Amino acid sequence: MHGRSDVAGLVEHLNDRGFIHQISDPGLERMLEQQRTACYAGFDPSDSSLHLGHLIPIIGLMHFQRYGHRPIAVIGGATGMIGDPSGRDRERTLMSIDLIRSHERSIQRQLEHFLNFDDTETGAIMVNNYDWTHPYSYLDFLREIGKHFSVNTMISKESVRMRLESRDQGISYTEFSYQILQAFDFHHLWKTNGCKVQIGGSDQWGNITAGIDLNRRLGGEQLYGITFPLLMTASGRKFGKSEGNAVWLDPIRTKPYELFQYFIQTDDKDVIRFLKLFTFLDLKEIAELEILVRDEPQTREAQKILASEVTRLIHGEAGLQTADGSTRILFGDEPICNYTDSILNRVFSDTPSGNLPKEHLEQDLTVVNAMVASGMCGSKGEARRLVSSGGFYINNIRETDPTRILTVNDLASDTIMVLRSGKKRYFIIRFSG
RNA sequence: GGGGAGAUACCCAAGCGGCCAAAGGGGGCAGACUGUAAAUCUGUUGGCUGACGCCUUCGGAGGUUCGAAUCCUCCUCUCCCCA
Repeated sequence: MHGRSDVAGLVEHLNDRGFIHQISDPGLERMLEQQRTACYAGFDPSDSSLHLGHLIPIIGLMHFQRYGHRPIAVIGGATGMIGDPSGRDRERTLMSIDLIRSHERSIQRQLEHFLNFDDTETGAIMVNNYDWTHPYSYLDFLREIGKHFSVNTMISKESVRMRLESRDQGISYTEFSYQILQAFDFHHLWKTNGCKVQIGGSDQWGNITAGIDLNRRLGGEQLYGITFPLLMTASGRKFGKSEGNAVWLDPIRTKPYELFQYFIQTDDKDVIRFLKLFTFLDLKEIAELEILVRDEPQTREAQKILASEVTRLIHGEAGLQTADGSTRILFGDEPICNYTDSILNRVFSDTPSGNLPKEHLEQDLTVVNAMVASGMCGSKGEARRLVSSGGFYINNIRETDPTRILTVNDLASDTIMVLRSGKKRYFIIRFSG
């Protein structure tokens, strides 16, 4: 616990750090200063891992906890069975129940380590909306909850309207009903945990306000919502994508090293904004870094701190150490030689690789053949082009002769050869005896 | 149901009998410059080959021709207009 409940101004704090896109009601600020409440964010089990996009609501919850409120992480076991139409231009395919349940377990494990689940008043709790949605019968739900929703309002929500206007996609009754379920969650959490705040991405606005309205109709208190801005990078790409793929929190799917790299490559124009969002550094410290970015951008101090902080937050100190160690080998500019297999295996554990019998090194393995065998190049022509353009390296030493015969002297360790294309695309070949 | 337009490589898009492995742009991959940045400039972007060259590719199946992405027939799909 970081006892910060004495510090007023959570909303102001969040706003200064760039978390706030919309607030449902200006009264939120005063309410949060006058009472302890709970704040929830929902996480859909649509995949077996959370990704960087989920980090914003997670850190949002952490800020609430630091300011003396109880964070509630809601696993969308029920809503995940239905499919949120928000931000989707087409109907989703329903996932099997088994798959949803298994996703729930894995994202639950991921969420556990970001929040304190102690027994205090600000201890986080994790719940699954399946638990309170599932017992309802269809008829009871329609009578007790559905009656409070006007279809006229429901079809005016952005997520639904977009799909109604799209001629060929449309929207199923199932997805249309989604907002009712999420609204019911908010009401339920208010009733059972006194939760008065929901946070989420900007696409969640309609769902959040649906919950606020429902609670009012059922005679409950005034509830509040905050949405976060949609994060874009300065170059106009969606934040959290690397080569089109999501950057995952799961260390198997995205290695700590790759996560570290993702952030170290942050654009100067983005790095300060991201430091505010993804780290807990004081704004004062961040302001100093901002000056450094302006005066000495080449040191990339801000990027290094951002990458370290986020890697530590997600993968812990040990994860940061391996990421940092790998970075030194990969970007140290030294030839890679005289290493042990075990060190290189760790550094390159997620690197695409190929296997070859060790005898090939005694025969006629050419540079070009090695490039194709490792999977680095799809054809010999492509391999030759790469070498002649000067973008190919073996063990970090530029290789210029595509026909050279490789020998054991070209190994970086007992059995591993490290190939590199351009500045940072690595491939390795393991030579098995 | 009637009428029209179209389907080309990762994407968009030119080509409309041989000079087409197919213009141009985007994207990708490299190089230079840099800070593992941005911008810019350069090269490259079907396969095999050291190279001549050969092989596969222009929605699908046939056909005409010495020769077809280009012409003909049928089929499949997409879009637009009118009912």
